[in-house]
Amino acid sequence: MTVWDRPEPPIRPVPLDRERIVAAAVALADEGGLTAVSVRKVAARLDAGPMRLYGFISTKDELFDLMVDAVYAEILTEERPGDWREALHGLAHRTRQAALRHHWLADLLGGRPALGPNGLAVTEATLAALDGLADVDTVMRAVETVSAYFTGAIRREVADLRAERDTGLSKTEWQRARGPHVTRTLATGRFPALAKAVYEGTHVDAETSFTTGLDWVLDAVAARLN
Amino acid sequence: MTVWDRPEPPIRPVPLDRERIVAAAVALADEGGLTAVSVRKVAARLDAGPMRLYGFISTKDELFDLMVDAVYAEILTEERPGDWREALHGLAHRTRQAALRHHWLADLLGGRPALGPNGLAVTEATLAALDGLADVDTVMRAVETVSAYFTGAIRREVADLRAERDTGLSKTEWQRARGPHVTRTLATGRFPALAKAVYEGTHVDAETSFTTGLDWVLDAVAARLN
DNA sequence: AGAGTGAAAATACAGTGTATCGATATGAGA
DNA sequence: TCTCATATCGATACACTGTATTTTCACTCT
Repeated sequence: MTVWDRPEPPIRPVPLDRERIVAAAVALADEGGLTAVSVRKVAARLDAGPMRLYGFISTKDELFDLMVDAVYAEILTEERPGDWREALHGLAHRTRQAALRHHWLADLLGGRPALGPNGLAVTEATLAALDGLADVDTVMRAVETVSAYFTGAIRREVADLRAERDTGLSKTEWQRARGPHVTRTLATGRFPALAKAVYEGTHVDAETSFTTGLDWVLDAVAARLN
Repeated sequence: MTVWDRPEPPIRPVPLDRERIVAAAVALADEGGLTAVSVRKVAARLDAGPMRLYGFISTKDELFDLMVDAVYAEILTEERPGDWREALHGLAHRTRQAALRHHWLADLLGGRPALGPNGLAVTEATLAALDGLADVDTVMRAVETVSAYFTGAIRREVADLRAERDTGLSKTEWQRARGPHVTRTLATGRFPALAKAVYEGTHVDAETSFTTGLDWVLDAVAARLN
């Protein structure tokens, strides 16, 4: 009974779980954006047939949900914040950093309720940091308001980054970054206030812009908590 | 030479322009969401071949840009606001109303820089309302911050509306609206702060929630302008 | 009347999400 | 150890997508 007589054992299909699937999907999205994530491509990366994935998810949107929740794991932090302000500040900045690592997150942020374990854990941690500082409703409103701010801000920032990237390697200057179109439009004189803002405004980098707005909002929250 | 001898005059193709195209696209999106907008379906609605549209747009994303700008026309207003606060308040609420009329707007808001004529006009009007109340940079920051807030808030509101709609006709109660999943998760006791918020919080309708957060942010802006 | 030109239509291609169904490997029971 | 039931995987299929390319054709100008 030589080796050649015995048949090779059948190639068992690659074992799969949601974690591996989501990791593959995230990798694809990081490389080529959300549009690069297709069921076929994710499956191919795992040496599996496309339909295999539908044992773990029942729709592509669910895959996106899993991806978002995976990123919430990055946003989650062990160390407990010193106070509520630090908690909200940290949450905002960690979310922003996550979005800068995973641009596609900007497309998904706020698009669906984050009900995954990590998403809920983040919400829990945030609410816990504000617990007792005001009645539940006020706390709720505070978290919602801050979250709304930074999702909106992150979305715009990533949108601008993409626009810059797409219009070639145009640097941070607004005027030429947006290509000739804005410049020409402004030259018409129909948008004086906008022109003034563009030409007289000093360019601030995205991070300070983000932080400035965030601090304003946090001040507003502070006024209601105390 | 009877009528039958003479050939029918050739059917001239339907005249087209961007306005008609965008109107058709908006109608489709209003009925079935953004995914219902396909080049073929838009064209079909105009009795034209799909490729016809590519004379007016060069990519589907551009069609979306046009759609967004069309909605900005709804957001634009003739009457000049009494003061800056009214201007920002009005902008936020008109944008929200537009998004409630066109849910798909939430998917697009903030996704790309709004460089269309109406988008620019809205920005212009907003900046004009704040002009002179502070240095250009502060004004810029104010508009950005408020815009970030309401885009984020609108996105979440529409996301919640959809989630409610999709989980059947479950009413406004959080707990059962989110289906058994959240209820079960909360029952585990791992999310005490969240549970407290859900069970002890009084349900506020979306509009007051929106307005409350907005007022906070506007207060924050006021503190920097004066 | 014929040639040239522009636009519209048809065709084509490579991809998409997902339903369905036949093959097959695995574990249970005899 | 053999057989059968069951669950799982892969292949196939379908309807549809955005867009490039090719073909057709009505009209204008010489």
